[in-house]
Amino acid sequence: MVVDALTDEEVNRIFRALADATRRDIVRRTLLADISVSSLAHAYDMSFAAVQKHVAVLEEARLVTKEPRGRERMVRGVPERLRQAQRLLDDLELIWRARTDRLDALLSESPPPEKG
Amino acid sequence: MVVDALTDEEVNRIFRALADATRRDIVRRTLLADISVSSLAHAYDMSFAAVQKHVAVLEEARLVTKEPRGRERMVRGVPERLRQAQRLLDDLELIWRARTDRLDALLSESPPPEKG
DNA sequence: GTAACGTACAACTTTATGGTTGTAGATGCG
DNA sequence: CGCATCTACAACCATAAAGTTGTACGTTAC
Repeated sequence: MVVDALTDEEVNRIFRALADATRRDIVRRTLLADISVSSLAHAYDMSFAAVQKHVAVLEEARLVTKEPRGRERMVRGVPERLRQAQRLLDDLELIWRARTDRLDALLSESPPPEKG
Repeated sequence: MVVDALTDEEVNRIFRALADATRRDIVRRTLLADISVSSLAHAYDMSFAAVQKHVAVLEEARLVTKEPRGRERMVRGVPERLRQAQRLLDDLELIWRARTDRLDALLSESPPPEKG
């Protein structure tokens, strides 16, 4: 059952967000534990604003969420979104498998049971 | 056993390549069957050169390969590369699972067997 | 209250992306 | 051969991405 079909634009954002090593690292850290934007920023050799932007990209892709906690914003990874991304790759692989299955059928013992 | 660890740059290219609807469609088609660049180009409302560029991006990400066949270049999807991408997402999900497992352990019957 | 901290946001620069057109080189066909 | 097809590649344009600095504002701590 399809819970929520992703639009092309959403898929674009998800993969685009994952196409950067810093952002992938942020996803890793925020899956491990909630962490504030400033704590994240300390981990990388770039400005606070740059890290802030990376978090924003991840947030637009819904790969992380931000939750206010005092003066900080705690960032949290969203595993559901990762699973959605996996499904997209699964779907592609299924296409491949269908092709090989078709080929296997052709090469197997019996000729096609019906023909034109 | 790790067959071939991907560099950050390779991972970037893979996800970047997948972050475009046209390119994802090209991957689908080339997983289904080998198809020439010009045949691909007919399928989209853009110039041949544009499609050529998309194929080049996918080729640099090693998501497809090109094989000369007469005057055509047959494009073929590379399912192994998709599986590598899946593994990357799997690894991230594992991090999440480790976190929940830790939490489950804390919340389960017995208190931690050792403490500070 | 004031100072320090954490964040938000705007402006700007540089580089990459996604598209175009145009030209030229191979290959296949009549 | 001569022509159409398929591809490669360069040049160009518009827009987006990734980084910077600077400013402003809410929250916490003293």
